[in-house]
Amino acid sequence: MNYELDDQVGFVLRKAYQRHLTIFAEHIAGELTAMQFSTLFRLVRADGPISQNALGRMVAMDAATTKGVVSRLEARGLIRMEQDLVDRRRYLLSATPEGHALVQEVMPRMERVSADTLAPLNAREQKTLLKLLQRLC
Amino acid sequence: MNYELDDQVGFVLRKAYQRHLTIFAEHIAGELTAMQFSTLFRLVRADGPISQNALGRMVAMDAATTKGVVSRLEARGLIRMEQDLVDRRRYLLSATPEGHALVQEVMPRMERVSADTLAPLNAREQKTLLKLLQRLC
DNA sequence: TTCCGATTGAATGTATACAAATGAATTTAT
DNA sequence: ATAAATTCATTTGTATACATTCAATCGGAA
Repeated sequence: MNYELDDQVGFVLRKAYQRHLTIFAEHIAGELTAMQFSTLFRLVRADGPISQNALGRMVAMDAATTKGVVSRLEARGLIRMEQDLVDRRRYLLSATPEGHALVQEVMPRMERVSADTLAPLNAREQKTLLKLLQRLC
Repeated sequence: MNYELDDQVGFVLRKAYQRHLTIFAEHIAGELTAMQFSTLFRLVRADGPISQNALGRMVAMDAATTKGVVSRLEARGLIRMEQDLVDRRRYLLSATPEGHALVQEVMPRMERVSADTLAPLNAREQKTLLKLLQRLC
């Protein structure tokens, strides 16, 4: 059986994502983790407040993981939670002015992160990779 | 600024890997995690015993993570650790007969995992994706 | 209107993942 | 031969990630 670990999608996907996270950390330093950025970004871009679970789904996180990320963002004053008056199980989440400001400040560097991750490929290859990856989800 | 989360490599890489892990879990059930398989597989394929850190590097895990994975595999009797007589900092790791047997048993299903992950793409696209991903690492 | 199924958020337990610090052992450069 | 640098394994602390379980609540069917 000629099963080579380095030729398996899963193994290479993990290594590629790992490298991406390293590049992310280099650019964003200690301000935000990748998941914290994605979560905060979704909230900033949203037009209205969103429930915790709904936000998690928008970033592809399960409820338990979402809880942790949201708590840390809230503890840092980047997002605000308030009880939903209609459905009392829910919290309505929204980005604070500080949250908006941080996303604004970090935005330009985020494009560099994506560019650096894709740097080994030329423009056409980058587009191809993105399209193929999107079809895997 | 037209920054779309769903068009960023990092975000899509994560979702693709996430889906892969789901497929993995469906096929391999509670026997091994993806990282445990990779680690054990490397050990089974190796011709001689390997130090803990060296094994970690072969699977792209840092030392702290490796420690956890190795401990769990050892606790289950799938790998064996013995002091290196030459270099007394090291442990020499090797797969036990049980470890070899488990890899043997799981192997056929691993090919299905990779195939299922890549299922949305045709044969040529699969090759392309793999090549592009490998160049990102 | 009452009651049952589905949803929401929370909590717990296990498994990566990595940074940073530590102590012991080994290698290198002088 | 010895000081400096490196390597190895470990530990601690923080952050995902997901399965499972639970209580509260909602919404629709009877």
